[in-house]
Amino acid sequence: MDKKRKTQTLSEALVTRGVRMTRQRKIVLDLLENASGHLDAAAVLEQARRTDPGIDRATVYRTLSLLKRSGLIEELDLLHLGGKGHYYERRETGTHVHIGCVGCGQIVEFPTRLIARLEADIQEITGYKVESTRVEVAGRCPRCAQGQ
Amino acid sequence: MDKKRKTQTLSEALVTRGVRMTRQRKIVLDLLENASGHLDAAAVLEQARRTDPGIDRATVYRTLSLLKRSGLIEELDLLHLGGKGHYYERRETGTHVHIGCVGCGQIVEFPTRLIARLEADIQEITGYKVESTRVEVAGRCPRCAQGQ
DNA sequence: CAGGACTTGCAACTGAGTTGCAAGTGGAAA
DNA sequence: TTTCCACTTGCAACTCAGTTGCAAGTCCTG
Repeated sequence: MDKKRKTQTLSEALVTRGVRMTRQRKIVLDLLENASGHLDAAAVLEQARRTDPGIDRATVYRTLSLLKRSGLIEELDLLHLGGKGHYYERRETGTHVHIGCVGCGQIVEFPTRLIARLEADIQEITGYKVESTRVEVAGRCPRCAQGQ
Repeated sequence: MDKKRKTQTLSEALVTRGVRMTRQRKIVLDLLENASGHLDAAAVLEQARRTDPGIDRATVYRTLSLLKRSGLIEELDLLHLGGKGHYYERRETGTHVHIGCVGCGQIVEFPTRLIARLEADIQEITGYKVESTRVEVAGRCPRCAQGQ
């Protein structure tokens, strides 16, 4: 339908919603846009400070919370394999699951159509209007499974 | 194969593993066994204190942590719809997903074979040995979806 | 380009969960 | 049955992610 929305940046998406674009927000949005891997709030803060050393913890948390409330990013805890904080990634519901290795802590993504199917099943059978789905799998990667 | 294991209580399972069974642990295990719905640590503490008012927060947390490490219970955050704590339930991996309504906060369970299939797919394609899977869905229940 | 609503940085706070330690206890061994 | 000690408990202090109130600063609409 709307092809634009898919390639819209986070900044664009927020401005469209009438959100004021500040220097600090731009920094956080840009780095989330280009992030490789899953960042927690501390990592976002650290990277943001490389661009603007004055940026505050509270601002980062407020920006993440704004994005979450706007449905633009997803909050994960990745089964607490790496501590008690949360991780963030651009929302792309129904497309992939996260697998964490309990041995080495590495996180990999696994794309699958089963999530979309699950969401359709839920909608059809329960009448719930699904907004987002989070799938987190704990296991042992081939290397860590080796040594039993 | 082993029919016994299915009907084993949490206490039995722990004793089998050589864990010392104290009065306090028994109380927590019994109430988790008979819990209806999903309990967070505070609720477990409160209910445990009805039996033994002297029981401490730390003991409850240590018992939950022991059960988690033993793979007997699952830790969920139910998408933080009800605060920042965690919820616990007996582990029954691959059988059902949790759906939380963003409107009224109610949590329902949805049994599905798709989880088992997903786990099989992951094992086959990635070589990961799956230990547990957590699926949490956010949506709107029919009633809350009504008023848009 | 002026004004006001919104945002920031700061610092103090919150609340879930953890930890060090002295006193208490389960249960194996005698 | 009694002994004994490694394990467990209660307590209190602590940690750490995340939040909040407020005064100063800033975006952007008119």
